[in-house]
Amino acid sequence: MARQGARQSSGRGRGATLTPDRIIEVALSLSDAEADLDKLTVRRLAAELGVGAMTLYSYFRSRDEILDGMADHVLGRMRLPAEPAASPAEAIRQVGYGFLEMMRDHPTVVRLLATRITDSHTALHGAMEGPIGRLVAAGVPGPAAVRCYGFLITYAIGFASYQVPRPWGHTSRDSAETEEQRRQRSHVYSALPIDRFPRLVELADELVCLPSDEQFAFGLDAFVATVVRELDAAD
Amino acid sequence: MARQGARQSSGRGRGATLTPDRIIEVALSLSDAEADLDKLTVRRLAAELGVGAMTLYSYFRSRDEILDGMADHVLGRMRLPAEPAASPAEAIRQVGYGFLEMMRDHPTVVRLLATRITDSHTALHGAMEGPIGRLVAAGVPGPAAVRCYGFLITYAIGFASYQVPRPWGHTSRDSAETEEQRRQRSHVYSALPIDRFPRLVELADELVCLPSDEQFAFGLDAFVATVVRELDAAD
DNA sequence: GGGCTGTACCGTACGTTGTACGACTACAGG
DNA sequence: CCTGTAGTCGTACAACGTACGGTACAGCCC
Repeated sequence: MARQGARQSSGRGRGATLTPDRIIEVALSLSDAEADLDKLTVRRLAAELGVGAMTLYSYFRSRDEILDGMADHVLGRMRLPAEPAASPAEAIRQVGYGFLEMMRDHPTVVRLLATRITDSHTALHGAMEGPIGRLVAAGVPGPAAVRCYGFLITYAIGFASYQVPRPWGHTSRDSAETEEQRRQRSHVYSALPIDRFPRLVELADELVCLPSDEQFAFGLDAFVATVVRELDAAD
Repeated sequence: MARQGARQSSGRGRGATLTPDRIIEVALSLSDAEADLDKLTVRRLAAELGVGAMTLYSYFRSRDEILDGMADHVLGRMRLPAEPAASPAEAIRQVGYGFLEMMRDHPTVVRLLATRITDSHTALHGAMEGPIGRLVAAGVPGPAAVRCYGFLITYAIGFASYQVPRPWGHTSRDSAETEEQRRQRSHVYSALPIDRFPRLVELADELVCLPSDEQFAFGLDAFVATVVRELDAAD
């Protein structure tokens, strides 16, 4: 059945050829741009591709299948540094930052990864075989590699998706924050009633930098330290 | 405008009195039962409450505001063990498992926590002041407490929401798994083509228990060990 | 040429969603 | 009786996912 093979630019002669891959790619760029998965409607996606809404249904059975395709696409393309890791510690860090980077590149699919299940070999290869293989190659024993893998993807997903309950509204994750904004945010905590919120008021300045890159490194480093120590102890 | 005060059982004499709190509670139980936030429609919620759909809009401005209310409700009611922690290590574990339990009790709101921002004092108090206070009370210095807090909520969210990309379909998080199902799941990995998936095939048995409670403990313990060691070193 | 078949595409329509608007009902105070 | 006022809802509309049946054209055969 093969849905359709290469259709080299025949068709109605509209813009670029329509293929499942192109649909997925446009869907990804559209939803990443909107930063909201719900705004990726079938009609809007079709319009972006220059076709009618129903046309997409000859490539995917449902909107849900398109979302699955997006998750597979992202997972399948996860990248790790070209040079292999010289030590378990370095390998763990490579994988951790690999996940984080993947989710930063595609903020909206984080929700998909957290919800969806995939059975595609592409995804399994890119986001499981790859990272676990990297860990094992660096000298982490198999069972430990699996546990590390579980921790790393879990932590990265949580970090990428979570925004600490904070009272100043959404922050754009990409743009750098001005010193002024930072001061304002800390001000929100320090303005809380001190009798009910003694710690938040006291620690307002610390709380400001909660979802930062150093925060991710803090958790990752703490994890790495223990794992490495236990691996060494086992020798 | 205070929306409305106590309205003690006056009204049209229908079932229990309608209050914002009752609406939120029913919404929570409904969406937790369905295990799918999208199925919590305004009409269905209203029907469950025995009122017309539009009635809810005199208590909340929009469906989104109801969702916010659900997140606030859950965050505000986060519970920690009654007895204070005897050591930093115990405090960190208390907070970590506190978050995990909260999300297990309300599986569907995990998505809300990951997405929404709250400015309610209730939520801020239950899910920030409380945990951070517990850490500080156990002897964790303020700045370290904030960093630990960030790690713990992040990790718990990731763990609760993530399901490893795995090819056997959804698993119900609540019901215990039979030995048979376990074997079948491992079989899926071992049936992969070994040339492209050498590690997954080899480690199929380990991969089976990836999203388990021991897995959460693994990450948490590794984190605790390093933090405690560094606190001790600082003395 | 004319006609057939298959592929790509889409117009229309249906049911469901969130929600704006204005109307209805019940009771309180005069 | 009339008149607020507060709580409730019927109806309507736009936007959604998608089933169904149709249209347009390429390549083939005669």
